[in-house]
Amino acid sequence: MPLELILDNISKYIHLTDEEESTFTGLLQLKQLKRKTIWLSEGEICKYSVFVVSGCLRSYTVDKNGIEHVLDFAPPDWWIADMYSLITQKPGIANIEAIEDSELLLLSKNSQEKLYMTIPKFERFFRILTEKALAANQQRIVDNMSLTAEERYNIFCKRYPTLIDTLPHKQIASYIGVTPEFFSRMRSALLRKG
Amino acid sequence: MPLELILDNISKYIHLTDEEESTFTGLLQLKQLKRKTIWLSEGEICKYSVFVVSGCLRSYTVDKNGIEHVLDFAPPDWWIADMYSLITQKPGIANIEAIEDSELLLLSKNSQEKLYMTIPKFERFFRILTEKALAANQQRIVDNMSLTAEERYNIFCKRYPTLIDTLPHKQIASYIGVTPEFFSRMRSALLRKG
DNA sequence: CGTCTATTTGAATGTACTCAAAAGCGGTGG
DNA sequence: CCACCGCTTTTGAGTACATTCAAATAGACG
Repeated sequence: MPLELILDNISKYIHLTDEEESTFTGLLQLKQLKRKTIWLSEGEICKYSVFVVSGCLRSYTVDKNGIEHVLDFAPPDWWIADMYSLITQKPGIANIEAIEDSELLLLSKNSQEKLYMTIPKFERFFRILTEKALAANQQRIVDNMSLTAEERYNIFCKRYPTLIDTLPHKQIASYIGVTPEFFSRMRSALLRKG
Repeated sequence: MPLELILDNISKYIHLTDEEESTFTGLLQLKQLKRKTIWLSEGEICKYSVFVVSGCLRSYTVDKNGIEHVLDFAPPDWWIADMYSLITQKPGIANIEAIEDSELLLLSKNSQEKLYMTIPKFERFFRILTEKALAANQQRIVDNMSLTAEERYNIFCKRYPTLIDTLPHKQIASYIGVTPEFFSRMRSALLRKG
């Protein structure tokens, strides 16, 4: 069932033969993570691409005032990593944490390189993931400069429809870039309208 | 002289033989751009990596209220492109414009692919450029969420030391994400201090 | 049940924006 | 060479969006 999910995810972008599928799945490691476990800390080198089977992870940074800023959430069927650190193999700026008990499939940097050698189609797959990350980042920069908190909240809801009800409001506030207090007021204003 | 500049730029990351250098330079096109000329418009497909020899370009988006947001400046010795569109060859969201009379060296997407075939070292070079773009975007998201306009201005000054005096304030304001009016007040407050 | 964290509410404040108008500055044509 | 035009920059006054700090309330979990 975990393997089914990841193979489905990949088949959206490339087609694999049965043999290629088993080569791929042979490189994966299954990993359980308890809620609140830190998977990657700021300053560490990111060694894995992580695919979320169940649960949910988040990546975030901590600013000089100790305030956390959520970069990304990863509900089931999403990939997560500190892309910069993963690509460069240099220390990264992000922390990654399980916000629920989670089940992950790990693909190490080494295995990923092997995959490129044996099944070049995977170059395409991971290139597409990188492109999507880059495009999302670009868009977010523009959104943060041109939209109100309310509009950014709407974008959040479209991007993570499954998370709206399960996630602590605090985390959503941190993602869209406002304080929990302001987020609370904003929501009650929205409810009064529609 | 233009070729010297771009070869120096590349030699920071990879070493080329004389023969490789001439293969590379043979793929470049020289291009003059008059001030205020649009080089790439939103919705177009980005077909070139652009290296700035002299002058200066900027990339920006226009939001739904018609307000421009500067994504990046490219003074001499910098590369510029709509990275997302260049990589995917899909329509992009950025505009790129010459803000001074400029002299460019163009490397078409096709030539870039050829380069990868004949001189694989260039894979490394352009991978590093992409990584830097990704890292810069990630950092900017965090900066926009956690820093004041004044702190973002300081970062701008470090990133583009040569542009502080030559660029219209308007453009700097747009890059750091404030109105020209607020930027003006901010600067006069800074002068009063030190 | 008690404790710890998340959420809400209130009041005061701050940061940045809008709109309007004046002043400065640079290029162009007469 | 200067006058004018258009664009940038500054200044002022009023306002909006979002924050801070404090305190009360509500939920979740052992």
